[in-house]
Amino acid sequence: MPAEHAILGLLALGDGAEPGHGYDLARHFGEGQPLGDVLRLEPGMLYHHLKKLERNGWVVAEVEPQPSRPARRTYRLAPAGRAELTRWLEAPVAHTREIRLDFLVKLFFARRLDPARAARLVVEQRETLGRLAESLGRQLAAMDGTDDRTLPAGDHAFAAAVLRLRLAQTTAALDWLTGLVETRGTVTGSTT
Amino acid sequence: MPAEHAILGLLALGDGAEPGHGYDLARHFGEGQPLGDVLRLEPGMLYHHLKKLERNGWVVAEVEPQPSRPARRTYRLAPAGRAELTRWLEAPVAHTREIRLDFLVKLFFARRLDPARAARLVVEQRETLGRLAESLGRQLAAMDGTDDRTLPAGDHAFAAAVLRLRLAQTTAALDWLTGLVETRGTVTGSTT
DNA sequence: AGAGCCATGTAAGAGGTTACATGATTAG
DNA sequence: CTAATCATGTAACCTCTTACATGGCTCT
Repeated sequence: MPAEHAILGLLALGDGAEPGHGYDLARHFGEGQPLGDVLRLEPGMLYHHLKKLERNGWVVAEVEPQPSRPARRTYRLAPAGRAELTRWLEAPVAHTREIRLDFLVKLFFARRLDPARAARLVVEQRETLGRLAESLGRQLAAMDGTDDRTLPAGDHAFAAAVLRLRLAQTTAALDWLTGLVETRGTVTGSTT
Repeated sequence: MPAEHAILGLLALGDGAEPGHGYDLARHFGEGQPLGDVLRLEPGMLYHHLKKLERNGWVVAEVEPQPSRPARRTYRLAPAGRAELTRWLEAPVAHTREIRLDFLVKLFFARRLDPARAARLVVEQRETLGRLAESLGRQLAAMDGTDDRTLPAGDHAFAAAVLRLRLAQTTAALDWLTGLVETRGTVTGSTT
């Protein structure tokens, strides 16, 4: 669930300085914001997540009553929340389809919180997707060998097309990850 | 919603010959089946969709009571259901992320129901994604021009990386679509 | 005797979308 | 005068997941 970790991430970024109440966090998830262009979050869901994070003990709320307005609930990262954020930031995603959302959010926060960790994340993500690509390649090769004895004619061609698509998407993600490392430290934050 | 259209598609394939009750359809959505490897559907959801398709007037059920077993509900495509299936099969998907699920399901059924339509679908899908790729390319070019006046330093690099990823995924899908047409008519069903 | 097939579902819960409710203040 | 900003949520409604209930039949 990238949404809740993104909220933890925003609180970790502000840390003391930034307010950290719902309405304020909501701005980051609107269109035009770098984060909002990757992960859109409507107010309803945002408040829902904040309540859940509080139940989990990952954040603590401080309530400031205001005249003529709903009381403002300012959230702060709890130690358990910080630990969870770190754990999440260090884990690469397992599937190619998670690159578009989960991985981009991880990258966004890793870059700002700890550029060295961002560089490590990119490397590990490359290794994970690399293993996936190899596996897909092996399945494709095995398929070309069997040459239709288990499956009816068209099914074989279709199954092979599915594998080729997955491999193509994974390879594209791998190339993009490589580009991330190469275009200076601006993105990953490190020049290794 | 690809699941419901996949059910319509299965009923269209069987048409008269095949049974067309829930338990029977469920087999196609299990692992190892060409369709099941793209779209997994648990029995609970399958029966739910069948009820909904019936409420929509897209399928009609015929109930055959059986001794010592729950009555078997055999479904048949209604004219409205067939029209809806055709409409859906002819529409390419708008986003790259829908290629992995929605488009593959469309391709699966288009190939079997009407190979000529499958060929048209692939061509139109290429055009749609091609326009998307151009748009992404333009956005990227425009970004390189601005060179950080609206966004803080790192945000610019991040936003550019997001666009590059989307472009890479879209280009990979385009290449795959081109491959589909070229590897004989086996996949698209037409040798134009 | 026990496993698995047939054939239908329900129940409970997580996660998400869209729209609305409140009500004072500030900006155009 | 109208619209947007601030600040919180609720309500209704989908979708999906996981697990279970039923109960006879067939295969090993």
